[in-house]
Amino acid sequence: MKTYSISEVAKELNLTAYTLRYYDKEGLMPFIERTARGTRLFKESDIDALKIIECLKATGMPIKEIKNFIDWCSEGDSTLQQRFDMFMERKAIVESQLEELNKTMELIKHKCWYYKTALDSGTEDIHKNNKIEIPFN
Amino acid sequence: MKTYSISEVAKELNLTAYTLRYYDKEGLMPFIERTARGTRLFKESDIDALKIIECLKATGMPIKEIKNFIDWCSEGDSTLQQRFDMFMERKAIVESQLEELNKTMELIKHKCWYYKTALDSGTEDIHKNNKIEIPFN
DNA sequence: TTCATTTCTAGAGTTAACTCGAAGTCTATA
DNA sequence: TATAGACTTCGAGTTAACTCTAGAAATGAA
Repeated sequence: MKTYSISEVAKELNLTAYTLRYYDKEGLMPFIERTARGTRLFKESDIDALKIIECLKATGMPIKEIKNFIDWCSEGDSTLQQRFDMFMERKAIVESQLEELNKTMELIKHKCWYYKTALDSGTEDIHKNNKIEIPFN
Repeated sequence: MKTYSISEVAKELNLTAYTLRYYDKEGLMPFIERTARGTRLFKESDIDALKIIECLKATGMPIKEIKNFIDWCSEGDSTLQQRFDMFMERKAIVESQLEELNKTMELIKHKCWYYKTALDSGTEDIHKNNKIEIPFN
Protein backbone atom coordinates (compact mmCIF):
# COMPACT_ATOMS: atom_id res chain seq x y z
CA MET A 1 0.00 0.00 0.00
CA LYS A 2 1.33 3.40 -1.01
CA THR A 3 2.29 5.71 1.83
CA TYR A 4 3.24 9.37 1.99
CA SER A 5 5.73 11.38 4.03
CA ILE A 6 4.67 14.26 6.25
CA SER A 7 5.92 16.86 3.76
CA GLU A 8 4.09 15.20 0.87
CA VAL A 9 0.85 15.28 2.85
CA ALA A 10 1.49 18.86 3.95
CA LYS A 11 1.91 19.90 0.33
CA GLU A 12 -1.23 18.09 -0.78
CA LEU A 13 -3.38 19.66 1.95
CA ASN A 14 -1.80 23.11 1.76
CA LEU A 15 -0.51 22.86 5.30
CA THR A 16 3.00 22.77 6.73
CA ALA A 17 4.70 19.75 8.29
CA TYR A 18 4.81 21.81 11.51
CA THR A 19 1.04 22.08 11.47
CA LEU A 20 0.58 18.36 10.90
CA ARG A 21 2.90 17.52 13.80
CA TYR A 22 0.96 20.01 15.92
CA TYR A 23 -2.30 18.25 15.03
CA ASP A 24 -0.71 14.94 15.94
CA LYS A 25 0.47 16.40 19.25
CA GLU A 26 -3.09 17.58 19.94
CA GLY A 27 -4.39 14.05 19.38
CA LEU A 28 -6.04 14.53 16.00
CA MET A 29 -4.04 11.77 14.34
CA PRO A 30 -3.97 8.67 16.56
CA PHE A 31 -4.35 6.49 13.45
CA ILE A 32 -1.09 7.42 11.72
CA GLU A 33 1.35 4.50 11.61
CA ARG A 34 5.09 4.80 12.07
CA THR A 35 8.19 3.06 10.80
CA ALA A 36 10.42 1.23 13.28
CA ARG A 37 12.44 4.48 13.46
CA GLY A 38 9.38 6.57 14.31
CA THR A 39 8.79 8.26 10.94
CA ARG A 40 5.09 8.84 10.19
CA LEU A 41 3.59 6.87 7.29
CA PHE A 42 0.42 8.44 5.87
CA LYS A 43 -2.02 6.23 3.97
CA GLU A 44 -4.70 7.46 1.55
CA SER A 45 -7.30 6.91 4.25
CA ASP A 46 -5.28 9.11 6.62
CA ILE A 47 -5.34 11.89 4.06
CA ASP A 48 -9.11 11.47 3.78
CA ALA A 49 -9.42 11.75 7.56
CA LEU A 50 -7.30 14.90 7.49
CA LYS A 51 -9.66 16.34 4.88
CA ILE A 52 -12.55 15.81 7.32
CA ILE A 53 -10.49 17.55 9.98
CA GLU A 54 -9.90 20.47 7.61
CA CYS A 55 -13.62 20.53 6.84
CA LEU A 56 -14.48 20.76 10.53
CA LYS A 57 -11.86 23.48 10.96
CA ALA A 58 -13.49 25.37 8.09
CA THR A 59 -16.73 25.44 10.10
CA GLY A 60 -14.82 27.15 12.92
CA MET A 61 -14.65 24.12 15.17
CA PRO A 62 -11.78 24.37 17.68
CA ILE A 63 -9.12 21.66 17.64
CA LYS A 64 -10.10 20.37 21.09
CA GLU A 65 -13.62 19.64 19.86
CA ILE A 66 -12.31 17.99 16.73
CA LYS A 67 -10.29 15.76 19.05
CA ASN A 68 -13.51 14.65 20.77
CA PHE A 69 -14.82 13.56 17.40
CA ILE A 70 -11.61 11.67 16.60
CA ASP A 71 -11.87 9.94 19.98
CA TRP A 72 -15.47 8.96 19.23
CA CYS A 73 -14.32 7.48 15.94
CA SER A 74 -11.87 5.25 17.82
CA GLU A 75 -14.60 4.12 20.20
CA GLY A 76 -16.68 2.53 17.44
CA ASP A 77 -20.42 2.11 16.93
CA SER A 78 -21.36 3.11 20.49
CA THR A 79 -20.66 6.74 19.56
CA LEU A 80 -22.58 6.85 16.28
CA GLN A 81 -25.33 8.99 17.81
CA GLN A 82 -22.86 11.59 19.14
CA ARG A 83 -21.17 11.78 15.78
CA PHE A 84 -24.46 12.16 13.93
CA ASP A 85 -25.58 14.87 16.35
CA MET A 86 -22.26 16.65 15.95
CA PHE A 87 -22.54 16.81 12.16
CA MET A 88 -26.17 17.94 12.37
CA GLU A 89 -25.07 20.71 14.72
CA ARG A 90 -22.26 21.64 12.33
CA LYS A 91 -24.77 21.76 9.49
CA ALA A 92 -26.88 24.28 11.40
CA ILE A 93 -23.77 26.32 12.18
CA VAL A 94 -22.65 26.40 8.56
CA GLU A 95 -26.16 27.39 7.50
CA SER A 96 -26.03 30.43 9.75
CA GLN A 97 -22.48 31.19 8.63
CA LEU A 98 -23.67 31.17 5.03
CA GLU A 99 -26.54 33.45 5.94
CA GLU A 100 -24.19 35.84 7.72
CA LEU A 101 -21.66 35.78 4.88
CA ASN A 102 -24.38 36.52 2.35
CA LYS A 103 -25.44 39.54 4.40
CA THR A 104 -21.81 40.63 4.53
CA MET A 105 -21.65 40.26 0.76
CA GLU A 106 -24.67 42.50 0.28
CA LEU A 107 -23.09 45.23 2.37
CA ILE A 108 -19.77 44.90 0.55
CA LYS A 109 -21.56 45.13 -2.80
CA HIS A 110 -23.37 48.22 -1.59
CA LYS A 111 -20.02 49.78 -0.68
CA CYS A 112 -18.62 48.89 -4.10
CA TRP A 113 -21.52 50.75 -5.66
CA TYR A 114 -21.11 53.62 -3.19
CA TYR A 115 -17.45 54.14 -4.08
CA LYS A 116 -18.04 53.58 -7.79
CA THR A 117 -20.57 56.43 -7.93
CA ALA A 118 -18.37 58.59 -5.72
CA LEU A 119 -15.39 57.99 -8.03
CA ASP A 120 -17.51 58.76 -11.09
CA SER A 121 -18.55 62.12 -9.68
CA GLY A 122 -15.13 62.81 -8.15
CA THR A 123 -16.41 63.27 -4.61
CA GLU A 124 -18.08 61.39 -1.79
CA ASP A 125 -20.36 64.43 -1.32
CA ILE A 126 -22.64 62.93 -3.96
CA HIS A 127 -23.94 60.65 -1.19
CA LYS A 128 -24.74 63.48 1.21
CA ASN A 129 -28.17 65.19 1.36
CA ASN A 130 -29.94 62.73 -0.94
CA LYS A 131 -28.03 63.85 -4.02
CA ILE A 132 -28.33 60.33 -5.42
CA GLU A 133 -30.95 57.64 -5.30
CA ILE A 134 -29.92 54.63 -3.26
CA PRO A 135 -30.98 51.38 -4.95
CA PHE A 136 -30.63 49.24 -1.82
CA ASN A 137 -29.48 49.47 1.75
CA MET B 1 -28.71 64.72 18.80
CA LYS B 2 -29.12 61.45 20.66
CA THR B 3 -25.93 59.82 21.87
CA TYR B 4 -25.15 56.40 23.35
CA SER B 5 -22.78 55.16 26.05
CA ILE B 6 -20.12 52.56 25.35
CA SER B 7 -22.12 49.80 27.04
CA GLU B 8 -25.28 50.67 25.11
CA VAL B 9 -23.34 50.44 21.84
CA ALA B 10 -21.65 47.23 22.96
CA LYS B 11 -25.02 45.67 23.67
CA GLU B 12 -26.47 46.77 20.32
CA LEU B 13 -23.54 45.39 18.35
CA ASN B 14 -23.13 42.22 20.43
CA LEU B 15 -19.66 43.24 21.54
CA THR B 16 -18.23 44.12 24.95
CA ALA B 17 -17.19 47.56 26.14
CA TYR B 18 -13.66 46.10 26.43
CA THR B 19 -13.69 45.27 22.76
CA LEU B 20 -14.89 48.73 21.75
CA ARG B 21 -12.16 50.36 23.83
CA TYR B 22 -9.66 47.99 22.22
CA TYR B 23 -10.87 49.06 18.76
CA ASP B 24 -10.49 52.68 19.78
CA LYS B 25 -6.98 51.99 21.08
CA GLU B 26 -6.14 50.40 17.71
CA GLY B 27 -7.28 53.54 15.90
CA LEU B 28 -10.55 52.25 14.49
CA MET B 29 -12.65 54.99 16.06
CA PRO B 30 -10.96 58.39 15.59
CA PHE B 31 -14.41 59.93 15.00
CA ILE B 32 -15.93 59.27 18.45
CA GLU B 33 -16.51 62.46 20.43
CA ARG B 34 -15.95 62.80 24.17
CA THR B 35 -17.48 64.74 27.04
CA ALA B 36 -15.32 67.24 28.90
CA ARG B 37 -14.58 64.41 31.34
CA GLY B 38 -13.43 62.07 28.59
CA THR B 39 -16.46 59.77 28.36
CA ARG B 40 -17.14 58.55 24.83
CA LEU B 41 -20.34 59.76 23.15
CA PHE B 42 -21.51 57.53 20.30
CA LYS B 43 -23.76 59.00 17.61
CA GLU B 44 -25.97 56.99 15.23
CA SER B 45 -23.42 57.58 12.48
CA ASP B 46 -20.69 56.14 14.72
CA ILE B 47 -22.75 52.99 15.16
CA ASP B 48 -23.14 52.79 11.38
CA ALA B 49 -19.37 53.08 10.99
CA LEU B 50 -18.90 50.32 13.56
CA LYS B 51 -21.24 48.14 11.53
CA ILE B 52 -18.96 48.60 8.51
CA ILE B 53 -16.01 47.65 10.71
CA GLU B 54 -17.87 44.51 11.82
CA CYS B 55 -18.65 43.75 8.19
CA LEU B 56 -14.97 43.98 7.25
CA LYS B 57 -14.08 41.81 10.23
CA ALA B 58 -16.61 39.25 9.02
CA THR B 59 -14.65 39.00 5.77
CA GLY B 60 -11.57 38.07 7.82
CA MET B 61 -9.83 41.43 7.45
CA PRO B 62 -7.32 42.04 10.24
CA ILE B 63 -7.76 45.09 12.44
CA LYS B 64 -4.58 46.76 11.17
CA GLU B 65 -5.95 46.70 7.63
CA ILE B 66 -9.30 48.01 8.77
CA LYS B 67 -7.37 50.88 10.35
CA ASN B 68 -5.88 51.72 6.94
CA PHE B 69 -9.40 52.05 5.58
CA ILE B 70 -10.48 54.26 8.49
CA ASP B 71 -7.44 56.46 7.86
CA TRP B 72 -8.36 56.73 4.16
CA CYS B 73 -11.84 57.82 5.18
CA SER B 74 -10.35 60.67 7.20
CA GLU B 75 -8.20 61.72 4.25
CA GLY B 76 -11.19 62.49 2.05
CA ASP B 77 -11.78 62.23 -1.70
CA SER B 78 -8.12 61.69 -2.60
CA THR B 79 -8.42 58.11 -1.31
CA LEU B 80 -11.68 57.18 -3.08
CA GLN B 81 -9.83 54.91 -5.52
CA GLN B 82 -8.06 52.98 -2.73
CA ARG B 83 -11.32 52.51 -0.91
CA PHE B 84 -13.11 51.33 -4.04
CA ASP B 85 -10.28 48.91 -4.81
CA MET B 86 -10.36 47.63 -1.24
CA PHE B 87 -14.07 46.81 -1.37
CA MET B 88 -13.70 45.17 -4.79
CA GLU B 89 -10.92 43.02 -3.35
CA ARG B 90 -13.10 42.16 -0.34
CA LYS B 91 -15.91 41.21 -2.72
CA ALA B 92 -13.63 38.72 -4.48
CA ILE B 93 -12.50 37.35 -1.11
CA VAL B 94 -16.06 36.86 0.13
CA GLU B 95 -16.96 35.18 -3.16
CA SER B 96 -14.25 32.59 -2.62
CA GLN B 97 -15.21 32.23 1.04
CA LEU B 98 -18.78 31.50 -0.02
CA GLU B 99 -17.54 28.96 -2.52
CA GLU B 100 -15.38 27.28 0.12
CA LEU B 101 -18.17 27.31 2.70
CA ASN B 102 -20.57 25.74 0.21
CA LYS B 103 -18.08 22.95 -0.42
CA THR B 104 -17.75 22.48 3.32
CA MET B 105 -21.53 22.29 3.56
CA GLU B 106 -21.67 19.53 0.95
CA LEU B 107 -19.16 17.45 2.89
CA ILE B 108 -21.00 18.05 6.17
CA LYS B 109 -24.28 17.01 4.54
CA HIS B 110 -22.61 13.88 3.22
CA LYS B 111 -21.44 13.05 6.75
CA CYS B 112 -24.96 13.62 8.10
CA TRP B 113 -26.22 11.08 5.59
CA TYR B 114 -23.31 8.72 6.39
CA TYR B 115 -24.09 8.69 10.11
CA LYS B 116 -27.85 8.59 9.54
CA THR B 117 -27.56 5.36 7.53
CA ALA B 118 -25.02 3.95 9.98
CA LEU B 119 -27.38 4.67 12.89
CA ASP B 120 -30.29 3.10 11.01
CA SER B 121 -28.36 -0.12 10.50
CA GLY B 122 -26.72 0.02 13.92
CA THR B 123 -23.16 -0.11 12.64
CA GLU B 124 -20.69 1.88 10.60
CA ASP B 125 -19.76 -1.38 8.83
CA ILE B 126 -22.63 -0.70 6.42
CA HIS B 127 -20.26 1.71 4.68
CA LYS B 128 -17.45 -0.80 4.25
CA ASN B 129 -17.06 -3.02 1.16
CA ASN B 130 -19.73 -1.26 -0.92
CA LYS B 131 -22.58 -2.50 1.27
CA ILE B 132 -24.52 0.63 0.43
CA GLU B 133 -24.82 2.81 -2.61
CA ILE B 134 -23.23 6.19 -2.17
CA PRO B 135 -25.39 8.94 -3.72
CA PHE B 136 -22.58 11.53 -3.81
CA ASN B 137 -19.03 11.99 -2.71
C1' DT C 1 -24.20 61.37 52.29
C1' DT C 2 -23.20 56.90 51.17
C1' DC C 3 -23.30 53.24 48.05
C1' DA C 4 -23.65 51.05 43.56
C1' DT C 5 -22.69 51.67 38.95
C1' DT C 6 -20.40 53.36 35.14
C1' DT C 7 -16.85 55.44 33.00
C1' DC C 8 -11.78 56.24 32.08
C1' DT C 9 -6.50 54.73 31.14
C1' DA C 10 -2.44 51.91 31.16
C1' DG C 11 -0.82 47.86 31.01
C1' DA C 12 -0.85 42.91 32.06
C1' DG C 13 -2.87 38.33 31.11
C1' DT C 14 -5.19 34.90 28.16
C1' DT C 15 -6.12 31.83 24.38
C1' DA C 16 -5.85 29.40 20.07
C1' DA C 17 -3.30 27.98 16.55
C1' DC C 18 0.41 27.80 14.91
C1' DT C 19 5.67 28.33 14.06
C1' DC C 20 10.11 27.58 14.92
C1' DG C 21 14.87 26.26 16.98
C1' DA C 22 17.84 22.85 18.80
C1' DA C 23 19.69 18.59 18.89
C1' DG C 24 19.58 14.16 17.35
C1' DT C 25 18.87 10.19 13.78
C1' DC C 26 18.57 8.14 9.20
C1' DT C 27 19.15 7.68 4.18
C1' DA C 28 20.71 8.55 -0.38
C1' DT C 29 24.04 10.42 -3.41
C1' DA C 30 28.93 12.40 -4.80
C1' DT D 1 32.99 8.32 3.70
C1' DA D 2 31.09 12.69 4.19
C1' DT D 3 27.54 15.69 3.54
C1' DA D 4 22.97 17.27 2.38
C1' DG D 5 18.37 16.80 3.33
C1' DA D 6 14.35 14.75 5.57
C1' DC D 7 12.71 13.02 9.58
C1' DT D 8 12.04 12.96 14.91
C1' DT D 9 10.84 15.26 19.81
C1' DC D 10 10.59 18.81 23.17
C1' DG D 11 9.76 23.02 24.40
C1' DA D 12 9.93 27.89 23.57
C1' DG D 13 8.33 31.91 20.81
C1' DT D 14 4.84 34.41 18.05
C1' DT D 15 0.62 36.67 16.77
C1' DA D 16 -4.03 38.42 16.79
C1' DA D 17 -7.72 39.66 19.18
C1' DC D 18 -9.37 40.13 22.84
C1' DT D 19 -10.11 40.26 28.14
C1' DC D 20 -9.36 41.81 32.36
C1' DT D 21 -7.36 44.36 36.61
C1' DA D 22 -6.25 48.37 39.18
C1' DG D 23 -7.00 52.71 40.56
C1' DA D 24 -9.27 57.03 39.90
C1' DA D 25 -13.26 59.86 38.98
C1' DA D 26 -18.07 60.90 38.13
C1' DT D 27 -23.09 60.03 38.35
C1' DG D 28 -27.54 58.66 40.20
C1' DA D 29 -30.60 56.55 43.64
C1' DA D 30 -31.93 55.74 48.74
